[in-house]
Amino acid sequence: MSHIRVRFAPSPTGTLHVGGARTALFNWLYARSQKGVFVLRIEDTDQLRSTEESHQQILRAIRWLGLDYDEGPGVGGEYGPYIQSERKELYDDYAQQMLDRGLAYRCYCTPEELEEMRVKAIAEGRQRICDGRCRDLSDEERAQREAEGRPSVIRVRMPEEGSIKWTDIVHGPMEFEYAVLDDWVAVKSDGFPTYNFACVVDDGLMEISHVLRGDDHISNTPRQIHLFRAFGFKVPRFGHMPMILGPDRQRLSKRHGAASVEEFRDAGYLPEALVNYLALLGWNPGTDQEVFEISQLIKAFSLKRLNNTAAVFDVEKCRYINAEHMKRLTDEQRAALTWPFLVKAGVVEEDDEDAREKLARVVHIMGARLSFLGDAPQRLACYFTDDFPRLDEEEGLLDEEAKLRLRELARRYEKLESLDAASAESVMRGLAEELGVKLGELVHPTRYVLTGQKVGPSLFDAMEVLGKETVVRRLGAV
RNA sequence: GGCCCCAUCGUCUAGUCAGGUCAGGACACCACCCUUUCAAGGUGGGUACACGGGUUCGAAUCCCGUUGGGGCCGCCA
Repeated sequence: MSHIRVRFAPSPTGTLHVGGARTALFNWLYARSQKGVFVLRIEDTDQLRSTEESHQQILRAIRWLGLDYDEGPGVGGEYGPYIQSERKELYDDYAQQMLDRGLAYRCYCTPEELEEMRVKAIAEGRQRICDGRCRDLSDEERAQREAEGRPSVIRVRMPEEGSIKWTDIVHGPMEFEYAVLDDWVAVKSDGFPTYNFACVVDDGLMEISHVLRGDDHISNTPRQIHLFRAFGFKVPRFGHMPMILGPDRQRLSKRHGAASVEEFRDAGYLPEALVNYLALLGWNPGTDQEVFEISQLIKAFSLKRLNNTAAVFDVEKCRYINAEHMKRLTDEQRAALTWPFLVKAGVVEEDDEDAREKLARVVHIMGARLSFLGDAPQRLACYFTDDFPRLDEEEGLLDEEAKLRLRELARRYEKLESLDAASAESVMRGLAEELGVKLGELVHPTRYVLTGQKVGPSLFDAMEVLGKETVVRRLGAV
């Protein structure tokens, strides 16, 4: 084990979005590639918005992606607990320490006072909103406010001069003037720590060596570094990764369609494909390789190759990567993964063993055409039920002449001892020759009648899977 | 508004740190080949260094500015 310790620290206030998933992934890849430790920590200090449901959903999504964690909820570890709401005494201790050492102070300002300060600061073009008016209250003044029962927060006393610097793993040298950093709230009036405070206490105590997170945290970093130092913690290395955007170059959200990991799962993406695609957003291996097994990703991963440009999530490319991963599956795997989608769509019954066996054959003849599990119900229904979608309104394929031919074809197939791909083809070729038409004249109307589609596997393979009875019935009914 | 980040094909990106091969790859797109269709596969094609200055024999690459996009400015994280 190296001394590398990284963490993913989601807040259970919603589903795991692809941006968060990518952050988790890069932390995980770094840990795995460096033989380090990947910690999962739940940041539920927002009493109002955190929910157990969302907590579980995030865990589920992480598990689905295959990002196993070494320490965290459910698996334990030496640095627990890993849920912030269970670490309150720790924060209380550090808050008291700050108070005792004069690093922080109780502030009794009301929201109205704060709003006034904000307006004033903006009008004067100052960065610091809080003017620090509660910084040096005397014991009497403080006692009086307490006696009045006024709620208070604990604010961190920030220096007014100088600056905080760090070398960001993805952005290089960074510097913030203290003049733009005001006294910020570390403990809320409900007694719970704020993100910036809890985060430092936890990262410090958990001995996190590298903090890899989104770009949107850059401006939190100087405040956090200030505290790491004040507490005597080793300051971790920071790496701020670029955002993931929607096609309109706005932060990716539900507005852009699927944005949460579980939506991708339900839509029919393979977890390894989503992981692969996400890895390519903000990172590249420096070679032309784009399709990766997870193990290859771990091998190729390097923080040095993270880039710093926001990336637009491209659904087309994601689907391409998904198709590439589908190709690498065996027929058995494809069938097993497809089955639940067919069940859910009502195409087959859960306990229909015949259908299950048939699916193996269907999947086999589909081959690489089945590049997305989400397409399965619509495209495979014709093999399991007569009530299948006929999306292509290509009735033009079925003029009276064509129907006559198909009915003749049905008669000939009916006479067959059994129908397999070879006999299906020779019969059709024979009829085409007799009629003096091209094979395609028969193939296309037949495929449409049999499958409701203009595209699909080799028609003769499809007929073999469909079986003589079904083929004859559907062709005879035109 | 203040502070901060970013800028190569429509999209993801290589190339930028140590200036010098027709700016490379992939997705998407188009054409052709293969083929009973489609997908896959193969071949080929078009499309980019945001703009303006500067440094230099030479700039996508270094510097400055402009423009554009994004982030943060919460008792959210």
